[in-house]
Amino acid sequence: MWRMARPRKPLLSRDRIVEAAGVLVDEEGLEAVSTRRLAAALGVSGPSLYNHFRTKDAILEAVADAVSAKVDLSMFAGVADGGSGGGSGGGSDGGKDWRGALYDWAHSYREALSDHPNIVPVLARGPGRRPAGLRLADAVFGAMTAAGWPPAQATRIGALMRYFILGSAVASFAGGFVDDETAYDPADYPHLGQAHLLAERRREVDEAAFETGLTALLDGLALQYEALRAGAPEAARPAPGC
Amino acid sequence: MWRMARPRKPLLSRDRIVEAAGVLVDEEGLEAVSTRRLAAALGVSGPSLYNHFRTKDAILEAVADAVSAKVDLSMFAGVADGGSGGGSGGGSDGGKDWRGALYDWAHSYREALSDHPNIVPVLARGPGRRPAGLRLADAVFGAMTAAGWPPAQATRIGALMRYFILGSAVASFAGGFVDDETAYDPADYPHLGQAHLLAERRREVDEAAFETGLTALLDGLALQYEALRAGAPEAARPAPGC
DNA sequence: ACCTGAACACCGTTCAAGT
DNA sequence: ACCTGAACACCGTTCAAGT
Repeated sequence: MWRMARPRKPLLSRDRIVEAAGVLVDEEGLEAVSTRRLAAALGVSGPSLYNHFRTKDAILEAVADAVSAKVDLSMFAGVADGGSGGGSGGGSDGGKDWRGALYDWAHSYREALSDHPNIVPVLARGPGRRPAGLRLADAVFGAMTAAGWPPAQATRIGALMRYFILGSAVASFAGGFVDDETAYDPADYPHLGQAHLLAERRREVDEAAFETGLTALLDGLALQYEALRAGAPEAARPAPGC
Repeated sequence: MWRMARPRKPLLSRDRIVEAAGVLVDEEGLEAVSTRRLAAALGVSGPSLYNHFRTKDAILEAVADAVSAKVDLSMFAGVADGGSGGGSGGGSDGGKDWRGALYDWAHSYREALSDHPNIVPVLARGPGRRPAGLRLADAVFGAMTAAGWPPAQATRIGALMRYFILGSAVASFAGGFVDDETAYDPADYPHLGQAHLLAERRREVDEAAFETGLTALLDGLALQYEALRAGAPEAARPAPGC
């Protein structure tokens, strides 16, 4: 026979599988990824994948980590103790400011996610053991503590930035409405008369909301940082628990 | 035969199905909901469900809407033009302040979601045509415009609050790490030495981060509101697009 | 080591058949 | 109108068999 059970050189590799899975996720969504469909795209039969990954979910985790790896973390290098106000150039003692780094990082993060929105639900499950996800968490925490935030606060900043950025990617506001003028009866929803228009301006609306929210978040954190510096640590720690 | 194809009184109703589906989602997660499993819990066969819902997804949407319906919206009644600072009592002209309403609403929203975390991915898809989801969006937008926010800004506030609240429910920070001391090698992740401890303090850590983030967000928005009131609308509209 | 087809225990959904 | 069992076209995963 022509078909061999095992060719001289492997047909598959982890990289080829992740690559093909990523394309499938981007083009047709998470639900479209079945082991049979993915294997077919790679020219092999379904069970072959299990020679390279333990489960289908491990493949999706790898796709998610590849997206995390695209997030720029270089802005955290050199963040040091210093002011949070002023420009994005540097702090008072030469270190880069935490606020500018957080701003740039948030944009890079959001851009990576909006290039691959369908994988975001997998990313949202947390870094777990995914290397790129962990590097990201490590970089944020390291930079915030270097900037003078107490460890407990640095953890919270990493968490709340994650909520906002992943939330903006997974819970699109504008895309959540339907593009149907008759869908939102003014008698039921007096203020939703224009809501059907949101669907077609999705990108624009969500980008503006992200920018407004990010600015508010950083402004608010800067206020807490100032209070911290002014020697009123309680004011900067409104929450219970360590 | 004893078994009839159709009993005198219907065995099923939309409400009974939604109720049972909600229990299944809460106890075993979204993936555990199959039409056969759900039907078995209700004492009927799988296809029976299709007499009451068009698809399985429509059932999950109904479960999600039931959770949305639990979010308190009463704090938006009576929000009017006025200051955003001060106490949570009222604005300068007798209307309740938008900031206090947003704060209370965010907590009520988060509480509803944390009671039913497994359904959040369905909620995150947006209100679509779900009545309770739409009432929620309507109430926020109506209250923010009543408080004096320009419509475009009111839309953004609804969106960014949604990002943050749904993000905190779907993208738990602490729960994203594994409870395994050996998982995070200090050589790879110099600042993640205590990360494995997050898993067991999940609730505490996520609650503190939510509180810190919400306060920062509202502080930042208050700054924008003040700038708006001071007659510098550009300062309050840092984002492009209407 | 790495791929195959067959098989197992599932899915969501349709549909003719019953009352 | 509302429930049933049978059927269709799928799933993820295991496994013995091939080279």
